[in-house]
Amino acid sequence: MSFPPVEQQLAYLKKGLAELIREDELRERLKENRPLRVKAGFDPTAPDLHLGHTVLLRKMKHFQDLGHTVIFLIGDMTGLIGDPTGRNITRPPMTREEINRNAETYKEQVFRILDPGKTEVRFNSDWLQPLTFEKLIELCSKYTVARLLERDDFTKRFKEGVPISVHELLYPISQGYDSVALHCDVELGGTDQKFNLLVGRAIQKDYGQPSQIVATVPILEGLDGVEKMSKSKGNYIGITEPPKVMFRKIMQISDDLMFRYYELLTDLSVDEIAALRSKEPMQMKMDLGRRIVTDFHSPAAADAAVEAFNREVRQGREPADTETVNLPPGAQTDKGIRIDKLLALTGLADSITDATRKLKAGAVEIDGAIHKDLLIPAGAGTLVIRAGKKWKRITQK
RNA sequence: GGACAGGUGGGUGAGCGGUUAAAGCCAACAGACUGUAAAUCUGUCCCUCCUUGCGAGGUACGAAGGUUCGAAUCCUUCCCUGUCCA
Repeated sequence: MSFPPVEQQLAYLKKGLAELIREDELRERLKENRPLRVKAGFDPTAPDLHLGHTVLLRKMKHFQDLGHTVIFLIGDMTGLIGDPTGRNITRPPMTREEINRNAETYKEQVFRILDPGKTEVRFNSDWLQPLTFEKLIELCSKYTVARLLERDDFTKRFKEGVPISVHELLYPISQGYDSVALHCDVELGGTDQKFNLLVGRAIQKDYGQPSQIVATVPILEGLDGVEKMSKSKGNYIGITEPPKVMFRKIMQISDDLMFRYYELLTDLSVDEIAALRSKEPMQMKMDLGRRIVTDFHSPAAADAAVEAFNREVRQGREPADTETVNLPPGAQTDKGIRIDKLLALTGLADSITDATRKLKAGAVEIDGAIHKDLLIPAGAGTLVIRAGKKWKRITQK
């Protein structure tokens, strides 16, 4: 098997990394001229991947591009014991079926970026489940409480009196053990994973293995540009979202954030991105949107998304794919059509009350004219209705 | 086991017998502005009904009872969470 020259590989791999521990070790490993085993772990509870995850996935892909083996590790066991984020929600135990289903969903999404042929999908229950108590004690003896408490959030919580459960301490240890079980050369993760990744180095050493190289990628900010991208914060772009939605969300981000996204979500070089700063921001943002939609869908889908955006957002015209529905019987009275009910029944408003509010706010347009009255006379033909950003065509009999 | 503290609308978080459908903030939704945004400004932000009115009614402050003309606010029991001491 042949690989590109070591320095060339290094340069490719280093791009966009937040941190690499340690570079000289990676160089040595690459010189061995064999496929390196590169691990990244994922929680089994969140099968909906968003662009934040793809920063890491893209880096995994880079290793694959060079011929290395990527291990997509599903932390079904560590996921069960919960992640140490300070929440107190008791997680209902996941069944094997649920985990498998999530795993399938993962594969579906992940292989939009990764090469299935160069990816090992593994579950850490494979080796954590059969671990006897005796073995667990042995494992735990290899790390000290003091070192575990070095971790930032543990330190903080300890000082502030926020509880830390014992199993949370187990989390980094078991993650480190995963590296032992898989004989990892490299482990990838977000910068927030740095501590856990480093524990792996120590534990491997204790088991007589060479310590893995740790590479972290930056955490991607969400659409708000402040908090990290996460589904629960609602500031995310899911990689399975329709092209139109993806594109529109990209157009929503601030100009500053746009360059960050260019950096972390495209293969443009740092210099190329710097050159974009002098160009017209809106155009650059549209280009970014086009790139991202192309990555997860297709160039044709990207074109369509751009077109739809121009039409719907910039010109405020009706979408080309407006849904047509029949007039719901509940909206009809002997005096005419009740607009508030119509909006609620067709999903243009959350409730009748909400529909009334939208009417009063002047957010409702019927056949091209702002409409504030409650009733319109019944007639024949099709009504084109807009409530805020939503459109519907209503067919009357 | 003991001692405290606390559970309020999507999230925070005030209210601690009555102009309280419940302040403020955030999010969200509309509207204005704009180069898409951001920022800013304005309005809205439980549900239903209609005669669309600063309208009427119904739900709502962990749960269930109770006291009161009246309770998120007081009492009782229960459930849950956290801290401290053992």
